Amino acid sequence: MSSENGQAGGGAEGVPPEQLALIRESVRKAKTPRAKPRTWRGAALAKELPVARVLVDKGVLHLDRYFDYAVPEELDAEAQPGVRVRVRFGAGRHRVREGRREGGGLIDGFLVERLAESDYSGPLAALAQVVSPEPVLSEELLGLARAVADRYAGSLADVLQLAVPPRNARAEQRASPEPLPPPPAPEAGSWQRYERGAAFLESLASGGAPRAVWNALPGPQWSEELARAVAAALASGRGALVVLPDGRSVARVDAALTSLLGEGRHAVLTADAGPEKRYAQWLAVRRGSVRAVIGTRAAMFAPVQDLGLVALWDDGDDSHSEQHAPQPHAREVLLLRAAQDKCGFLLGSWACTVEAAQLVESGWARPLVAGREQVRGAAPLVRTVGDGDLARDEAARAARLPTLAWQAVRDGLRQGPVLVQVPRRGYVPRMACAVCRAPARCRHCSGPLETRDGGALCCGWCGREEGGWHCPECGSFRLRASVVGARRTAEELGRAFPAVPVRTSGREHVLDTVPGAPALVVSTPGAEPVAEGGYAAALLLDGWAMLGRPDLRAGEDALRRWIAAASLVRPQSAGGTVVVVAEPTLRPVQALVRWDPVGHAVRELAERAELGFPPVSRMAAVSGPGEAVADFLRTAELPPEAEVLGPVPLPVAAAGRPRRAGAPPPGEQWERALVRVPPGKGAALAAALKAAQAARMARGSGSGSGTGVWVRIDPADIG
DNA sequence: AGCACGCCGACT
DNA sequence: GTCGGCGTGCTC
Repeated sequence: MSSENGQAGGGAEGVPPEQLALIRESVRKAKTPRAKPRTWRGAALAKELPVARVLVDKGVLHLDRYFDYAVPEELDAEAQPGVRVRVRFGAGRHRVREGRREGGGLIDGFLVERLAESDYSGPLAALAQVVSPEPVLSEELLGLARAVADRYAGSLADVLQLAVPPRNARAEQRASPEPLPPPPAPEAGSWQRYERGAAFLESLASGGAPRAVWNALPGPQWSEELARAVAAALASGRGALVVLPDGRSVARVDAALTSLLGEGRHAVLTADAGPEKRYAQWLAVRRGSVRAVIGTRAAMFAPVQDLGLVALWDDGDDSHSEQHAPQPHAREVLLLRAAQDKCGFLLGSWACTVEAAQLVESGWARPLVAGREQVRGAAPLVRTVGDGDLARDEAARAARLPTLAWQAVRDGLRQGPVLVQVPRRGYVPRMACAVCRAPARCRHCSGPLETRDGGALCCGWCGREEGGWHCPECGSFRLRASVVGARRTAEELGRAFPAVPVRTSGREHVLDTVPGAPALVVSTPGAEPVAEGGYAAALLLDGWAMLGRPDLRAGEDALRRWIAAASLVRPQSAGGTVVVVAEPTLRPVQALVRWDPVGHAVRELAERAELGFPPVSRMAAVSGPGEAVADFLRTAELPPEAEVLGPVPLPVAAAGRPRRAGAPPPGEQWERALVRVPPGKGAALAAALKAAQAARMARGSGSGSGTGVWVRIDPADIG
C-alpha cells in the first residue's frame, strides 16, 4: 500500500483512522485546496484517475450534486463513466470495521466522471461496488437529463429515473444484434402534398438538421409520412426517434416503418412490454444495434446514438406529459434534445398547439404545411348547429337533435360508417341554466355544480349538496348538462336506425379499426377507431362540454379533438360530412369549419402574449398548505421580473376520488400561487424555485412533514 | 430523511 | 466535571 493513498496522506502521519474524523475540522480550516484522494486504511486505489464523481440516486433536491468517491484498485477497470455503482452514503457513524470506513447505507448511483483529484477536502469513501460494467448513462443522456432537470426545477436523479430503466441482468447478458447498414433514401411519397415536404426529407437524408412544425393533412397518411422521415434520417447514417401519444399510434407507425424498411431496423419502446424485454430493447438502442426508436413518452429519453431526427406526433395530447416528477412534457424534452444534439426536429399534428405556433413564430422551426387546395381536397365538409338553431328548430327540440344532424347521419349511413363523438364518461361538465345558460354555481362558495353518479346535484369545490337550485339570473328551475344529453342522444340514434350495428369505443374498450360497412360508431375523444375507407360522416356532440371548461386550453383542446375525429372522415369530394353541435360564432368552431388549426393557434398565441399567459410567459405553480406556500414565497429569491399571482384556495378534493400528484389530500385545504416571468426568464425562475425548495427541504420541511410545497413548471389547467 | 456535532442546564 | 437535551447542518 502506498502511503500516498493510505490514511497517512495529507500530513496526518501516524494518526489512527478513528481520529481522522476528529481532526476533520482542522483539515477544513487549513483549506487544503486539492486534497489527494485519501481513504481509509487498507484500500489500494486505482493508479490512474483514482477519483470517481458519482451522482447519488436520491431525488432529493438538496442532494442534487455530485459526490466524489475513491476508486479501489479492484474496481478500476469496471468503474468507467456511465456505469451504475453502489456507494455508502449518509452522515452515519464513521465506524471502522476490518480496515474500512463504513457509514450510512448502501445506495445506488451513477459514475459520472473519473478524475485525478477531488476538490473535496475531506477523506473520500471508496466505491462499494460497480453494479455492472454497462455504461448506461452516456454524456449526452446526462446532459439531456441535466437540461430537463433545470427546465423543470427538478432533481437530476428524478429525471434519470425516467430516462434510465431499471437494470435487468438477464437482458444485459444477452448480446445485441449487429447493426444494419443505412437504408437508401426514401421516395418523397405523400410528402409531396406539402410545399416543403420533399425538401425536408432531402435535407434529413443528406445529413442536415431541418426543424419543422408539420400541420398534417387529414387522413391516414401521417404514419407513413413519419416513417419516411425516419427512413431519411437513417439514410444519412444517423438515428431517429419518434414519440407518439398512445399505443395505437405507435402500432400504426410501427406497421408503416416495417412496410417501408422491413424488420429489425427500429425498436418499439412502450410501457406494455415486460421489464426484461424493455431493458433489452433499450440496451440494443444504446449499443447502437438499432438506430430508430418509436414509442410513447418514456421513449423521449431513448439513448439513440448520433441522432439525426427527433419527431413528435400530436403534442396537444396530454399523455405527452410525464406523470412523474418533475413532469416534463415530451415536446419540451425533444426540443432540448434537438438543440443539444443539433439534429432535425419534426412536430406533427392534424391540429396545432399554441406552443407549436410559437416555435414557428420565433423562427426556431419552419412551417411544413400543405396549400389550401390540398386542404380542401382532403378535408370533409364541416357544418355547425348552434344553440340558436337548436332553439328555433321545433323538430329538433322534440327529437333532442337538430334536423341537420339527423340528415347527416342518415345520409352518411347510406355510404358507410358514421362516427358519433361523445364526451368521456365520468367527465363532469359545468351545469348551466337550461334557459339563459348562466353557469350553475354553489350558493355557499360559488363553486361549480355537478351531478354525482346518483344524480344528486353537488358542489365540485366544497362538496355540499344542492337541493333546490334555481337560476339567480332568470329564476328558471331547469338545469342543462349536455353530456347526459349526448350519451342519450347516441343511444337514441341507435334506436332510430335499428338496421345498423352500433359499436362503441371508449376508455375501457378501445376499438382500433372498424370495417367500411354502414355502422354507428360511438366513441369518446381520442378513442375513435379508424374506419376502413374513412367515415362517411361524423357527428361531434360534445362541443358545449369541451368549450365550457374553465381552462386556458379549452378552445385549443376542443378544436384538436374535433379535428382528430374529422380527420378520420372522407374528404368532401367523396361525400364526407361533419356536423358539430356548438355555437358557430365561437373561434374554435370557425377554425374547424375553415379547417384552419394553424390560424387558430396563431391567434391564440397573440392573445396569450397580450395577456401574459403561457407559453409566451412562463408560469410555475406553487401549491400546499397556505402557511407553507406563504413561507415559500417569502423566502424564495425570485427573479426581479417575477410576478406572483395569488395564492388562492384550491378546491377541496372530495374523498374517494383518485388523487393527482400535487393535489391536496382529500378534505385538506390547500392554496396555490402562480408565479409568472416574461419570455427568456424561465431558466432563472426554475433555478430560483429549485433553490428555494432545496433550502426548505434541508431545513426539514420535507414533503412528508406536512409543511412542504409542490412546485410545478408549466402547470396544467390554470384559469 | 437520518444522524452526528455542539452548546446549554441538572446530575453523580 | 460530565451526561444528555434537541437545534443545526451535513451527507464524498
